[in-house]
Amino acid sequence: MSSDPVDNPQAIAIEQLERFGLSAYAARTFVALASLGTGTARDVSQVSEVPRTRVYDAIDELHDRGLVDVLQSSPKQFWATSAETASRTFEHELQHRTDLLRTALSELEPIERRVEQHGVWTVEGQPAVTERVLDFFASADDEIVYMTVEELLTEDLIEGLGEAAERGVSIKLAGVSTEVQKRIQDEIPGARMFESLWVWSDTSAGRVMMIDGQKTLASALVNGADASPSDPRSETAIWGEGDTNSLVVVLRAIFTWRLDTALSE
Amino acid sequence: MSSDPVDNPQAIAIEQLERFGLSAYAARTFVALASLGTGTARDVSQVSEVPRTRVYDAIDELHDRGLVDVLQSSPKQFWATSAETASRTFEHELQHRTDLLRTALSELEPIERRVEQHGVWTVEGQPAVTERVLDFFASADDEIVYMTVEELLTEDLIEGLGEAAERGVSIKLAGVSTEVQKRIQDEIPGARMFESLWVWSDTSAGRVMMIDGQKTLASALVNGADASPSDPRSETAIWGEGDTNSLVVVLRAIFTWRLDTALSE
DNA sequence: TTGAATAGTCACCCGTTTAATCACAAAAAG
DNA sequence: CTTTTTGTGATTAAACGGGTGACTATTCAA
Repeated sequence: MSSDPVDNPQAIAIEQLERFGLSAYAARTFVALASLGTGTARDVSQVSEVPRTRVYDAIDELHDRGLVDVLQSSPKQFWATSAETASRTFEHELQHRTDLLRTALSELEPIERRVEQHGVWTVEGQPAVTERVLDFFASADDEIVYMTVEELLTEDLIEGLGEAAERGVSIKLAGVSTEVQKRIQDEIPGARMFESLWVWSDTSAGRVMMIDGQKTLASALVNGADASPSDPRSETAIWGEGDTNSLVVVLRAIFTWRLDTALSE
Repeated sequence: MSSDPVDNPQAIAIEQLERFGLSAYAARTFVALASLGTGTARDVSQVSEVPRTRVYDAIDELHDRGLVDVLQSSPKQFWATSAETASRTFEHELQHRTDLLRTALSELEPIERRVEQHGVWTVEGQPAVTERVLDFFASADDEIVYMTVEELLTEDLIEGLGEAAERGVSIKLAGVSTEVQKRIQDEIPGARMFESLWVWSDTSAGRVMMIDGQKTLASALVNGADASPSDPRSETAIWGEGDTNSLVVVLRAIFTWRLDTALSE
C-alpha cells in the first residue's frame, strides 16, 4: 500500500517534470540530483539509473532551463536548485505561457458565438463541469436555480453565486445541509433555499441548474460509492440552451412546478 | 514582417497547447474550433488541415481535458470553451501540478546542502541568474553588495533587497542611474549607493555581487548590442561560495578596496 | 425504397523522436 | 607508464504520433 510506486515523491516528481516538457533522462537526473544536492555524473547515474554517458545531455537540458548549475572541473560537478527555486521557475514559465495562450486565443475568438438551440451538449470531468457552471452563473441576468450535492458546492461556485447576486440576480438553491444553508445566507443574503426534488444523498446525482429559464445543466457522478473520492474525472454533465431546447423545456417544467410549491410557504 | 508565421495568434496558440501536453492534432483542432465557436468534424478539418478522420480522436482528447463539449447528433457538433475558460483550465491544472512537484521535491531534498568551496559554478539564462541572486539575497545575514546594469534591476530584485534590508542587512548598490537611485532610497531607506568600478553601460557586463563577504556572483550579457533585447537567454553567470573560494577572494578584494574609497566620502 | 454522399470507426504504415548501447579519446589516478 | 575514470560522439532500437485508406453506418434525395 504505502510502497505503491506511484505514491513516492520520486515518482511524482519525475512524472511532473516529464509532463512539464523534460525528457525522461532529464527528469530522473534532476530528481536524483535534488536528493543528492550536489554530485558527479557517476553519482547521478547510480541513484537515477540513467546511463552515465547520457547524464551529460540531461544536465545540458537542465542547465539550459536554469535548474542545474555546473562546476567545470574533472569530474564535472552538478548542483540542483532547491525544491522551492525549481518550482518557482516552473511557475513563472508556465504563468508566462498561459498568458501567451490566453492572448492568442482571444485574438482569434469569433465575435458572436451562437449555440445550437436544439441539442444537448456533454461535458466530461468535474473541473470542466465546474467551469461550465461558472460560465453560466456569470451570464445570468435574472435568476439562478441551482441544486447540488454538497461536495460539489465548492468555494469558487459560492463566489460565482455571490457575484451574480450582487448584479441583482435572484438565487434559488437546493440540496445543501442546514449548516451550509446558514453560511450561504450570510454570504449571499438574497439567496432563497428550497428542498431537493428527491432523495439526493445516496444517488449518483450531481447537480441540476437553470439560468434565466433558458439555460440548463444536469450532471451525474459516474463512479459508484466505492470509487476513490479524490478522482475528479467522475462527473458527466449535459447542458442545453434556448427557449425550445428539449432539456431546457423539461427542467423548466420541473423547476417551475417545484419552485411554486416549495417557495410559496 | 507582420506576416511572420511564428507571430500570428494561431501559431502561438498551437505551440503553447502542444507544449502543455496536447497532441498536434488536438492543438490544431482546438484552435480551429476556437475561431469557429462551433463546428463539425468537416468544418474543423477544413480550417485546421487535420485529416477529417482524425478530428474525432483529437476531440476525444480535448473533451477529456474539458476544453470541448460534444453534441451527440449526426453529424456530431463540437463546441470550444471560451479563450478565458480554456486558459483558466490550464492555469488551474498547471498550478495544481507545480504544487505536486513542489511537495514531492521538498520531501526528497537533503537536509544540509554543502556546496563545493573551491569551484566556480555556472548558471545559464537571465531568469535562472535572477533566481540565484534572489536566493543569495534571501540568505544574507549581514551585507549585500550589488552592482548591476539597470535593465537587470527588476521589480522582484528590489523586493528581495527590501526584505533583506528589513532583516537588518546593510545594502550597498551601484550601477543605477540617479533617478532610480532616488526610487531605491524611497523603498529601501537603509541602502547606500556607490559608483561603478568601470564604465558600465557599453560593455557586456551584467551584474556583480557579494553576500556577507563569502558568496559572490558575476554575470555577463553574452549577446552583442545588436541582439534582440527581449531574448532572456543571453545572460551567463558564475558564482562561488566560501571563505577561500577563488572568485570570492578576488571580488572581495576589489569590493573592499572600492567600497573603502567610494563610501567614505 | 434505394442509391449516392456524408459521417464515423478502425487498423495500418512510416517517419521522427528518444531511450539505450557502444566505441573511442582525453584526463586522472596509482 | 599503465589503468581507471571521465567525457563526447556515433549508432541502434523501440515507442510514439502523424498521416492515409479501408470499411461500416448514417443521412439525404431521388
